[in-house]
Amino acid sequence: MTEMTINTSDKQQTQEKNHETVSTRQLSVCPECSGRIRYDEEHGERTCTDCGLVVNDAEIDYGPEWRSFDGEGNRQSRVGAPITERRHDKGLSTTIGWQNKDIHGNTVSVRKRKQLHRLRTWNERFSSKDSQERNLKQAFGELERMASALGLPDPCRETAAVIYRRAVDESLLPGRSIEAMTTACLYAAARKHGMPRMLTTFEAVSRVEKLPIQRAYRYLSSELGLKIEPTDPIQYLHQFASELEVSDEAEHVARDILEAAKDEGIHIGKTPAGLAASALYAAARLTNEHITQKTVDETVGVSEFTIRNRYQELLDAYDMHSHP
DNA sequence: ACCTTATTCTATCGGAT
DNA sequence: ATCCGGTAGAATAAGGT
Repeated sequence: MTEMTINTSDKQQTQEKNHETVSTRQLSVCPECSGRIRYDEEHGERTCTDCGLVVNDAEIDYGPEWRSFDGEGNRQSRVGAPITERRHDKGLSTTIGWQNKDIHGNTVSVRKRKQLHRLRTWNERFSSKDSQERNLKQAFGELERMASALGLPDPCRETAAVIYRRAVDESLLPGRSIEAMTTACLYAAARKHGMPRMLTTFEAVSRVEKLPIQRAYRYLSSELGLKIEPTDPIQYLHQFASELEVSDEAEHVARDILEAAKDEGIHIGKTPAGLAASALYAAARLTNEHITQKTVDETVGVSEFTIRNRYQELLDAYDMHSHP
């Protein structure tokens, strides 16, 4: 919510700045048919309500990518179209305006038809390029937002962006929501960097449900051939330990427990997060810190059922391993 | 895409600390 | 009174056809 408001205000500021320098941008009446010009927030375009003339496409280039995520307002990350791309678009939009003005002697209906035809051609040229760019900007904005919320570092974000770009290049997007795909990319990137977050955690910061995220991830994984190892429960350990506020000692014991479990092979087929949470519960018990199963359930989202069913056999494996 | 199997979850209860 | 452990049935994930 906050970011949305920041975003729009940034956009407006940029818009105002452009009004001062480029005269065609402040047109409120269509130069061709005198219809009203409407600003389309969603598409970032100024269009005539009567004839559909796109007065200014270049606006979109100042869109969602101008965001500051660190709260300081001075570290806006610029991801997306290179500058040359932007200039190119600007030039095009101006060209349309002048050409339309140059056509004079024709009757209105013929002129309009010609104009519409031309606009359609332009639009096609734009949309094939610009809609992709818009997608990327939207997507990267979302990536940043979610990564910040989850505390995922820059390299991880970049990996996510790279994966997303690949997905776009391979035309994996059509028919899928951008949000689901971006979330899936970040999920994959987080796992690849050995700092996984549970799917439910992603669901909490994403605007889509778990199922589409998961579907998108599956799709990505198979189509792009991302070779991502199954998550090692130990990777959840530190994350959970700090959320549960257990001692470093307990965390260390939990690590040993999980190592033992892996040697015994009792971890296969079990949810990594469940194992990590159970190991921490068991370790806390061994180090005489009491955390209840209910607490674990509430803080890391692994049910009491799973804790109960795992922790006992984890302890068995641990004992067996340390005293043979 | 559908079906099968193993795992986890929700809800619930009795017993223990 | 709260925590633990067990149970049944629903939901979900992953693998195979």
